[in-house]
Amino acid sequence: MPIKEAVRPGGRSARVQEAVHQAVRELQAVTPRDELTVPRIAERAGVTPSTIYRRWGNLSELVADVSVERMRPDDDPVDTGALAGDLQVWGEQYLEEMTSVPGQRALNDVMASADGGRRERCYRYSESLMGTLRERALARGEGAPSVVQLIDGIIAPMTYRLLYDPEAATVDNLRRWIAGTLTNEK
Amino acid sequence: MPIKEAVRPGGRSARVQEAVHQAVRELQAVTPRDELTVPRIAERAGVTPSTIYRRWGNLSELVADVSVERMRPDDDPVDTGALAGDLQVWGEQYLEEMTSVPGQRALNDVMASADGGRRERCYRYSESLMGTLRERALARGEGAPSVVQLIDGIIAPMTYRLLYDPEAATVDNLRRWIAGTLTNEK
DNA sequence: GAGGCAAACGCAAAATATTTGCTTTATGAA
DNA sequence: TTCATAAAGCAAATATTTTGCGTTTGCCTC
Repeated sequence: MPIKEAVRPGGRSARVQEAVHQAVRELQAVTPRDELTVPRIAERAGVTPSTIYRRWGNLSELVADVSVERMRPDDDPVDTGALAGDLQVWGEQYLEEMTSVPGQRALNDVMASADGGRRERCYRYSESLMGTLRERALARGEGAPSVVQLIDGIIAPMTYRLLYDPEAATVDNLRRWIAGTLTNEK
Repeated sequence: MPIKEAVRPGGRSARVQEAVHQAVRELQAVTPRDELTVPRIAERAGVTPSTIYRRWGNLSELVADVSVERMRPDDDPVDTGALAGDLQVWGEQYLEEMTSVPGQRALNDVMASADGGRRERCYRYSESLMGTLRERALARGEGAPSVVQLIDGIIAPMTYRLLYDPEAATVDNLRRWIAGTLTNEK
């Protein structure tokens, strides 16, 4: 039942979580999706299957839990000196990651999770990133659209394409979305 | 393995498919999600579980198959006499349907499917709908954005909110997306 | 730093679900 | 009608998930 993060961060519990996550990552790298099973993960992690079932509930939730980490922006976005450039550079890297085979799988895994909180977390990442870039632009004296406008104008179409029509998740389209959003800035 | 539509549309095969779909719909209406199982569906449909496994592969694909039907636009969109109105009326109805509990579940089920074709199909629905409304507007002598612009400006942010932040999938925001998209029309 | 409480884990049996080989049925074409 | 074959049924073999219970281990209080 408890799908949430470790309530008890210390020692063993954390070790188990890390071992299981690690096992998932390793197996994902060498195993077709339909051979990725809870018992196999458990064995590799040196843990009982029941531990995994009690903690994560099922395979989908577990892999979603692992995949959502991939989505966390790793470090501070590069500063190109202009908002348009910052968005383009970040977006290109993000697109490259998410159109890759493992990236698409991670995206799928997160979407497959029944726990909506997982997706909301991705949303928060984007929101916070857009906030950062916007603040940076304002500090430079540039004008900048609101965070909501950035999300509607750039994140949303990009994500929509990644999910529904990956062929169209291209760098060129990204440029278009950025340009369209920045020219209407208020 | 064969996840695709019935290769043999006649008789028994079609009857089985319909019975199974029907059983899924009925059970979904009265059953918590984690009690919806393949054997139970099979029993209700008067079919062997192995039939379901062979035809759909697993539960996720089956429910995705059923849910994607919910998404098909049922009839011709109402004609309000102006593009903005057409979009607003259609969008409000769509939002209402997709923010409901069964609607959100259907959305989830489709997203959980490993078969990307299912999502692409939803995309085609939207594309075709936007095409219809656009043609209608042009025929009236109105200006209208391209289909791509309509998708990027309206469908994408709406879908993004439905998936990542349903609280923000509101009629007011819809109005904003429509207005923003139509004023930049070229 | 000694107890005590409860969360989390391990183990193994029981309950379910899934896969598979083989047989039977029924459709569409000759 | 007959034939060839895709799809369904059946049942045994596997694999998985769930569950009850005993044990370990953080964490908190005194």
